[in-house]
Amino acid sequence: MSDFSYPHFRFDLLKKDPHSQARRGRLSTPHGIVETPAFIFCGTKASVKGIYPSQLKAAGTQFCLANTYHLMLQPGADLIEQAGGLHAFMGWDGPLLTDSGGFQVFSLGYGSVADEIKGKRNRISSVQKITEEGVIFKSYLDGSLKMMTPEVSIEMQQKIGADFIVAFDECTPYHSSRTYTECSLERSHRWETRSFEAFDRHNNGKQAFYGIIQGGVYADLRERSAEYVNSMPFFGHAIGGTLGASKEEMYYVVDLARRHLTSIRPIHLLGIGGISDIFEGVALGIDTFDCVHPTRIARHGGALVPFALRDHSVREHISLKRASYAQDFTPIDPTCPCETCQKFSRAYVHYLLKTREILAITALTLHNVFFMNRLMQSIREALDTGTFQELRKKWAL
RNA sequence: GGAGGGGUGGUCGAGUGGUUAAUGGCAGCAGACUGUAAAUCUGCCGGCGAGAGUCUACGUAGGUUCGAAUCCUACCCCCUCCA
Repeated sequence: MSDFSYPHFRFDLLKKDPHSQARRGRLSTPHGIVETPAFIFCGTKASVKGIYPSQLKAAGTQFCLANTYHLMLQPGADLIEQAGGLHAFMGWDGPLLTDSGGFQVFSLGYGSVADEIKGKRNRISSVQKITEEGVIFKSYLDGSLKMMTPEVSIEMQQKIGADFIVAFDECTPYHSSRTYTECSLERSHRWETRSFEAFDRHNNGKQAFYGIIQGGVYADLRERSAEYVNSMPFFGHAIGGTLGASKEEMYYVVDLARRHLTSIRPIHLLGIGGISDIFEGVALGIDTFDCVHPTRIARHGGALVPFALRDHSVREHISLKRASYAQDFTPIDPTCPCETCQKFSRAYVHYLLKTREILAITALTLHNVFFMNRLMQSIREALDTGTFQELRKKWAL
């Protein structure tokens, strides 16, 4: 396996920031180039909610992601294969990644994962059983029992046909004991090995494989996991699992995980996308990020804005549902080239939100996509020109 | 002129003798959202008070009652139908 190669993929490191681990890179795929650091937009169910692929592209988006868990349940991997693959099915011809579904199987199961890593909603456990073979879980659509294994996840991801696919792993909750985390980590490694073997059996050369580093908040386990993934012929690595309970802990864990990973492969940080988190992540050497946050807060009435336009000491967005915007006829961000900022006032977007016009969702999603892409663009330019630290300070709280 | 229906907190609208400062929705305020079961969820929402509490409240004015937004009387508005 050590001589495994990805002839249609490349990752080139172009420049390194002398004052941090930040790096400027370029990811080449069969569906185009991704300049890194980059943000990957979540189109979990084969759609970035609320906007067209053409709008995504026009907003400067390089890369999107979908989720194996959702797609295998509906419409099914076979149907996507029949459609000619995910790119054709969803009308996005740029680079795509599918997540393995591991996170969903566990986060939708252990309410605690969802509670601790993500929101605080109580969910009914859907995980029925975890065995060496895989996970038996209950479909959220019809309650039927499903078996998710490394082989199933990879088979689905090969049928779905994204450029990048991800190994099936177990995502442990924050409060997992060290003993459980270690046990889970070893099992995840065995699952990742099986994932890779399944991938290798039907590899058509058009997909590149990401391995996930686990280990929770435990330094030695992160190191052990890094040694494992480094030893496997993965194209890139994704940092997964719990990242702690606070921002400080998250940066600590990311640093822990990152420092032991080989520097020649692209590193993805799963599920992180706050503005300050991106600056910290880039500084720690992360190449790509994905997160539902920009598009989700858009649907909840939030517009990401530059530091100077914030109306709240810590919040990275403004809430246009507030009545205080009812008569604000200025754009969300006068420097933003998106159609929302060019044509619509805050007052109009506020009105669209209050009347629950669906255009509000499109308008804010489009803006936030532009915002994230412009942010990443500015980070890349800063890395190119050696001014990353200055830019980082400009955005610091 | 006759018959009927109705006036409830910012608003719409429940309640029809006592756990009622008064269900709900909306608006308002605050918070959350980070590998998307999320165009979602949570809290507050008459005044004063940190709080126990207290004051003012269901068109207006009286009355019945231990007790009324709820029953009675008069009056003032609004709506529908008939002439």
